[in-house]
This record gives sequence, structure tokens and C-alpha cells, in this order.
Amino acid sequence: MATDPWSPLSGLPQLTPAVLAEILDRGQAFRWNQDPATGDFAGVWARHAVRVRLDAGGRPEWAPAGTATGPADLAAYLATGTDFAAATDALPWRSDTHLARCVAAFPGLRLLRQPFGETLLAFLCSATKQIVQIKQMLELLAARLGRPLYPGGPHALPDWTTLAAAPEAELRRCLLGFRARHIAGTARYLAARPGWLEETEALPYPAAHARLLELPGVGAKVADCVLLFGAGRLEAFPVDTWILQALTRHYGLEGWSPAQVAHFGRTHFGPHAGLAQQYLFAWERGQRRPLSAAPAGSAPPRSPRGRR
DNA sequence: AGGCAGGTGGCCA
DNA sequence: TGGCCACCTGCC
Repeated sequence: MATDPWSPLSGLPQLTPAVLAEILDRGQAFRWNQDPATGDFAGVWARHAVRVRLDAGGRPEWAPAGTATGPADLAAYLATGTDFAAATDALPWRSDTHLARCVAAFPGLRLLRQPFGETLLAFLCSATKQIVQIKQMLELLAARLGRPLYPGGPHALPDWTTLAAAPEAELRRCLLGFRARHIAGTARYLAARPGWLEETEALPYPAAHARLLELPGVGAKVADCVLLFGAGRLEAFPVDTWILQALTRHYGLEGWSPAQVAHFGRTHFGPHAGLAQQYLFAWERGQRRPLSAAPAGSAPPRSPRGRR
């Protein structure tokens, strides 16, 4: 018999299934899929493919899935070098009861450290789309334009050079809609500037953010997502509709613009504001999930008029 | 059966 | 700066 391919995933704390799902498959990354029967996750990034699961005690385990992926590769992706427990403790949860509630609800939540260029591609796809649809776009991009990780295996995402060479019509076949123009434009911009992405990734947060805004289809929100999920910049505070709603309801920011909310977030939550954002995001989405899970006949949840 | 969806860019006061 | 709208199209 083959030896057990599963190994302990050191560097991660014990997790609940819900928190593991939140980390891998709820909007930071879009290339993980959960096996409905076993609950195991299968994911792809760069030229890596792995499976991840929890043992009976909630301890994460992993197994390679046909690629030469080692523990160090996975550790880098999961940012095990960052102490998220300490970063969480440094958030102002002691004086912020809503944040404290969010932190308590998702113990062990963390940020991924995905490949920079792939994260940019993913969030260029994300404009006014739900997670399921973003995942479909990326699967199509990989299937049509990416190389297989091994013969018969899953495909990697296409790199930016490949995307620059692809006709926009080919991109439109990947369900991208108007995002195809943004991706094509960004691909051309990058093709004309070798090293631009790597330089941008290495820049301090404010400079990196400003540079990303040069790309077509990249505004403040997408730039912050790329830096938070693809560059480990915990200062980044993406403001999407969920965060806008969260801050409106729980922090009394009625009528604030996204830019104002972003400024509030960075100053109120501090240098790890992006981690706070992830807790708030997870909470806020959890509040609306009952829409499809609600028992038949029950009234849909009235939008809670949260008074701070 | 349609409205809506992890935004962005352009245009107008 | 602030508000408004077009942009694509497949899900719930």
C-alpha cells in the first residue's frame, strides 16, 4: 500500500471547518473547491496543487496533488511566517465590541499570501460579480489559456505574457464581460513594462497602491485586495459593498463614501487594518447567508437596522 | 423571468 | 470632490 499522503500542516492553529472554508474559499482565493462528500479542499496556485483537510481534532493536514509541492511552498502561500494571532491581538478589539464579536466568531482567521500576478488577475475579474462566478471565470481562463500542471492535471492560470497575446475575443469567451477589456488593457500595459509587477510588489504600501491604480480596471478596492491577499500588506483596507455595509451598520458611518470609509478603517484599526477587514467581511457575509438557507415559508431577514 | 452582482472610468456640475 | 451611469452576462 502507498503510505498515507496526508501530513500535518504545521504553522496553522486548530481550526473549525467554517474558518478553514473562510480562509480558502470565501473570497480571498478563488481556486479552491470543497469536496461535498469529504469536506476536503483542493486548491491550485502558481504551479502547485494540494489538498487540505482537518483531522478529527481540527488540526489542518495537507497532501500534494500531483505536483512537486513541498511544505515550504504551502507555508509561503498560507503565510505561516506571519503571526496572525499576535496581529489579531494587536487590533483594537478591546475597545471595539463589534470587532471583538467578529474575532470571536472566526478564531484562527488569517490572510493568504498568494502570487501577486495571479491575485491581480483574480480581482480584475471580481468587479460586481459573486464568488461563484469569479471562480468560473478563472477556471475558464485556466482551462483555455493556462498550461496543465502535469499531463491530465488541472491548469495553472495564464501568466500576463500569455494574456497579452490572447485576443480580447478569447477573453470574452471566459465569461469576463466588460472585465475582458480591463484584463486585456492591463496585460498590454504590463507587457510593455517588464519587471513592473515585481517592482510594484516590493514597494511600500502607499507607493504600491498608487502604482496599481495606473492599471486599467484597477481602482482603490482592487488595488487593496491585491496588496492584502497577494503581497501580505496588512495595512491595505479594501472597501467593497460588504465593508461599506458593515461600517455603516456597526460604526455609524451612514452616507460615507468608500474613500472615507477606507481612511476611517486604516486609522481606526491601525497597521493590521486589512486583517480587521477580513473579520468584518466574514461576519457581514455570514449575516446575509440565511437568504438561501432559510426554511421555506419563513420571511426573508429584514435588513437589520443596526444602530451602531 | 429579470434584477443583481467583493467596481471602475468617464463625464458633468 | 461628488453624483450618476454605462459596461457584460450568468446565477439565484
